[in-house]
Amino acid sequence: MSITLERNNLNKIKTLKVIQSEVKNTNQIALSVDCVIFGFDENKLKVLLIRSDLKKFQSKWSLLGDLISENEELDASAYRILKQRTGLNDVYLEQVHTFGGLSRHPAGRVVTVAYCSLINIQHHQLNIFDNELHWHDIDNVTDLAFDHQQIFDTCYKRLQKRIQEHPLGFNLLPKKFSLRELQNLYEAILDTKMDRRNFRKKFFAMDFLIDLGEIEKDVPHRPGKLYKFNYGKYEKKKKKWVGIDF
Amino acid sequence: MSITLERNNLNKIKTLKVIQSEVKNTNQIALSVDCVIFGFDENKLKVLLIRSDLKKFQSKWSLLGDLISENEELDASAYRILKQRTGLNDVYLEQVHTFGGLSRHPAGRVVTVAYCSLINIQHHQLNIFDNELHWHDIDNVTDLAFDHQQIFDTCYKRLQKRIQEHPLGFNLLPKKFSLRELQNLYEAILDTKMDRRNFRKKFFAMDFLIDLGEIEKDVPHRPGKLYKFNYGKYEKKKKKWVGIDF
DNA sequence: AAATATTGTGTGTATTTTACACATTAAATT
DNA sequence: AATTTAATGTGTAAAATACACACAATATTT
Repeated sequence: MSITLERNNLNKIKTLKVIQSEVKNTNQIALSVDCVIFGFDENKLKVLLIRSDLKKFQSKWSLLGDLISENEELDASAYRILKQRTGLNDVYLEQVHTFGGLSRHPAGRVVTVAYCSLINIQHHQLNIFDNELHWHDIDNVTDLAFDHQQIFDTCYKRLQKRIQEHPLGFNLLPKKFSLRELQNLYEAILDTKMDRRNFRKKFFAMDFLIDLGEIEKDVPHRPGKLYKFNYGKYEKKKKKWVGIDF
Repeated sequence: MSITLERNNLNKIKTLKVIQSEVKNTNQIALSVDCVIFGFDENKLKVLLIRSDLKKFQSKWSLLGDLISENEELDASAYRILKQRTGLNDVYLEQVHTFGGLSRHPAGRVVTVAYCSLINIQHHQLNIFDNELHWHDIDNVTDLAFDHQQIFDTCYKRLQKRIQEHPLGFNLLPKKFSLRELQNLYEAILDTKMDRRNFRKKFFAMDFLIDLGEIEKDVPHRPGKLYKFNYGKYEKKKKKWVGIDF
């Protein structure tokens, strides 16, 4: 739930308590989506947050979200938020978890479906119509409004897990990227350092990177080669699974 | 959504379409939980299903579920179903995915939160008050009612993934089990054959199995040793993560 | 006592992971 | 133009892990 909900739908929500008693026998519940939108810039993992304007959460930041409307698919609702806020259409989006704590929203019961989204922070236009929408460094994300800290933590952990097993990360990079950029991305997301030679060996061994025959521009040192990810080849050859390991 | 919903709440649901128009401005939606309850018996992975009594789904099987009530946590709702149907309290339960297809339920829009549950099929009492509740072999599960086939498939895939990375499987076995039983479980869930010696080596190397100093009874061959899983040790030593691999 | 069926164990090979150092290149500086 | 700087690009040896595979031991059944 986010400012969007708060602004666009606050009146509706405020009437929930009244209406809930009327519809109690139908067990109907307000449903929202909240999007944890990740970006990558200046070698840091970022998340897009908006300032809450609920008094209760004054000065706190919250995720982007909105109520799901009656005739809207869940994924469609998340895409709608993304489009509204970033102007982007084809973005990576994954449903992560549904949060239904009874008092997670002060205006009444709202169950929210959390989505994790990855966007290319360069290639988008933020619709900052209220000047309250900002990219935050991951490590500064604390004490969000509502239960959004929990939602954020869940989505961030999911991202850490999935980026190791699936080629998600490329959604955060420019279409053409250097291996250094790729490694910086992994190091930022996993919050770790990796050996450069072994990292390269790993990715070259996978054989999903296409050498574009181009090199970086405007770097103050020897420029690296540029690559793009070969999704077609990946889809054909991807691993079935690994083995027992815990 | 299941027979429970159908029977206990069908009348409520049938009024949804009317009421939805009244509460449209609140965007309220009916919410349910559906549980994919797995068991393991006779070396086969089983799932607990109930026969649908909706005319539309005559003779089809469906998952166990019910509407979430207004003041009920999501997990609590799933636990309620499990308790009702299996009599079991402390069971493995994991939220998997939320399904919100607009026409997934014939009576109106119902968004459902799917849970995956693992129970020890020996240690429970089925509340088969309607004789329509049965354990089905996994490989016979086709053409379920509603969108339950999709929900089942999603939960089964999730189980296959998670059993390789976490010690879930023991929830399906008796407290004391032989390595053969454990291997049979893995082979059933992953639908594969494994080398017996390497399987043993793997688990002994993890060092999470406690040798109980007992042996199997009533087997028509040399009895194997019995073990239990050392959850305490696992919690302390479990892997942080693995590495990039896709 | 023999036959049967399953448990329990070890070793060599292939593969994967890890640790680690030096030559190369382009830009910036002198 | 020569030097410095800062990053790219590459290879190899050791260690750890995964895999393939065969035979002796034990309890039950006949």
